[in-house]
Amino acid sequence: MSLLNPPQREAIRYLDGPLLVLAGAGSGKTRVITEKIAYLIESCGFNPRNIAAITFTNKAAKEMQERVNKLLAGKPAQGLTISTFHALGVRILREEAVTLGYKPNFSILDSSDCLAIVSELAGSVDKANIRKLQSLISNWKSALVSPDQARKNAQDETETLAANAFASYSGTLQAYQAVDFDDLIALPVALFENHPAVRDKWQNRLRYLLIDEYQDTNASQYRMLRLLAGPRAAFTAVGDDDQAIYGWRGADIENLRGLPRDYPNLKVIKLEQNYRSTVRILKAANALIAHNEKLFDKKLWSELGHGDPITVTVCGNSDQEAESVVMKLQAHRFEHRAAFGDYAILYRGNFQARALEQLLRNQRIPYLLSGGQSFFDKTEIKDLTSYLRLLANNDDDPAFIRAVSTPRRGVGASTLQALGSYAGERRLSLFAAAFEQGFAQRVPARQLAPLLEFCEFINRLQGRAGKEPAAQVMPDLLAAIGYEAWLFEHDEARTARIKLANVQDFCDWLGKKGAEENKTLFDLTQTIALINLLDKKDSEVDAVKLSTLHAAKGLEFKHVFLIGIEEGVLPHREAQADNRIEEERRLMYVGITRAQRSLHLSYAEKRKQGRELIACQASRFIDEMGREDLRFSGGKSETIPDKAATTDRLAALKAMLGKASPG
DNA sequence: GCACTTTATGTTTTT
DNA sequence: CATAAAGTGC
Repeated sequence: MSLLNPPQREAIRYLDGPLLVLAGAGSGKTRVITEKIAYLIESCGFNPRNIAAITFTNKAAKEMQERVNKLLAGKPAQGLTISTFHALGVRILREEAVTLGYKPNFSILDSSDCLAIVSELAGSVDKANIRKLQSLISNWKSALVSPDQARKNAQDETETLAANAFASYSGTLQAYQAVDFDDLIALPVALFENHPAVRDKWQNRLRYLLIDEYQDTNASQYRMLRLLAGPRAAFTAVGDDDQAIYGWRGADIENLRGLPRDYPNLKVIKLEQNYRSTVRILKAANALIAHNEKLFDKKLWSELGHGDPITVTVCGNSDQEAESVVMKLQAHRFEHRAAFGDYAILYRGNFQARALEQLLRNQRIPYLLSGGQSFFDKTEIKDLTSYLRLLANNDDDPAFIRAVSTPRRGVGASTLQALGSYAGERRLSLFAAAFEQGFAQRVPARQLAPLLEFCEFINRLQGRAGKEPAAQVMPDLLAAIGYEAWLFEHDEARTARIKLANVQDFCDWLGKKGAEENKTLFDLTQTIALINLLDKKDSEVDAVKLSTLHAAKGLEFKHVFLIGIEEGVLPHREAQADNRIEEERRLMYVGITRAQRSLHLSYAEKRKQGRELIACQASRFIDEMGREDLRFSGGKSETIPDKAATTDRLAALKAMLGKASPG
């Protein structure tokens, strides 16, 4: 590993007050954070449990943890916090739940759970607008706007409707003893503001804070940071305004601008040397981002040589684009004797991965898909987690409804409706209401019996879930509900087997995690909502990485393919209207700067949109990169082989590669 | 009233 | 292509 350059060293050593590090892409941002953690522990005598590093994704947290472990070889940093904002929020809330009127076993709802609640509350609103309501509510929460304030400030009908839904939504969550993702930040903020003693306790516990990707903080996260940092303001924030790509989620670049205002003694250090990419790639990235209005002036430079020209491939349609990318990748890999793991294919939307996946599978090219549907979003896993959630928190009505009806056990819509209205009148959870005499009088015995049987089953299991390890309870739970048989009854044998394997993976994960971290089933239930992928060390697997541009931030790859560089896709159609083009441009910038050695762009002249083919144009971003370093190929001038011919060529190429490089 | 089958429908990005 | 509402047998 190379030596630290002067600004990097300064950023690591500076401890006299709040510090902002403006770190361009590939300038060693993560390295500054990890080395600073090591410096604090080894040279400054900090206790690891007094240091917290905060990231935005679990992946980034994990990678940072690994790098810190390597730096502190031999001496594991006991109690060091490296987590996402949300995971830190959960930790605070679990400890302080009672002060806020929650029980420690509160449930965490994911966005689809919340969507279902909003849609129930706003019954008459049509489907397309429900999502708008949800995102309005979420934006208010992350801006720390109360339902009352939202109602007062509502600009139009939709906002009034959403503000009203917001009020009842908050009440509903409280009744369920549940929180959503935004609450994981907003509730600790409220806690710290209303209970100075609790705030002081946490300020004293987390004595030095390091924040990664600072440009992506929203108002509530910034407030949480300020409350945690307190008057001592011992923190290092690292960010790059050119990589702010979470505006749609409430991230506000004003937080970057506001930092010098809120902390007059703020020290600012810029990292401008890029250690990642070739000059050509960097030049294109700089040319592109120059079209945005700049907040801070930064000039990235590199000493890594010119490198290959950037290629731009024009394809007839999106299927041909996928084929061309896979073919080019194979040829490139052969020519450069590179490994599969040196390649990443990046795209704007998850749907673009489909065609690629199929092709890669056909070609037996190993690949890893990151982002997209989370493991814990799969129906079979959500079925099981609903049982776990209900075990941990009897008030979790959505979990109750899902668990009681999967598998079917003679409790149907009308019974649940009766239960729901009774529970509403008596202000009880569904679970508690089921045991009441008053409810028994309202429904016929043949409806009540299966319901009570289910509730008693949950009661019996609950005793065990608190005491026995997950690995012991889960198999019994599965057997008792007959889940395996139910899967094979409902799905084709092939899908049922896949689902069953996922269920098995899930149980193994619970067992492993429970044993490793000595956690009860209850503890594990709460972390599930926040975890995206099963633990797999991506870097250790020799496979092509498929990722959305958002999920690729913070990563780097030797060779990068950026696909779908079209008007309507990147920049996205929905982003054309407002001033959101700049964010799309930053997204493109993030994509370009992931590449170390080579960069390959492509776009299709026609793309399927819904049912029909739509004509597409090259993205404006291609021209903005400056044409002199781009090399174009394909397009109308070139004859495009039909699918069968392409497949033959792929087969021939594959045979050739097979002979050339066994294994 | 319950469970299962068909039909419509809809896609940005993530914690 | 996968999920979600409406429709049909029991």
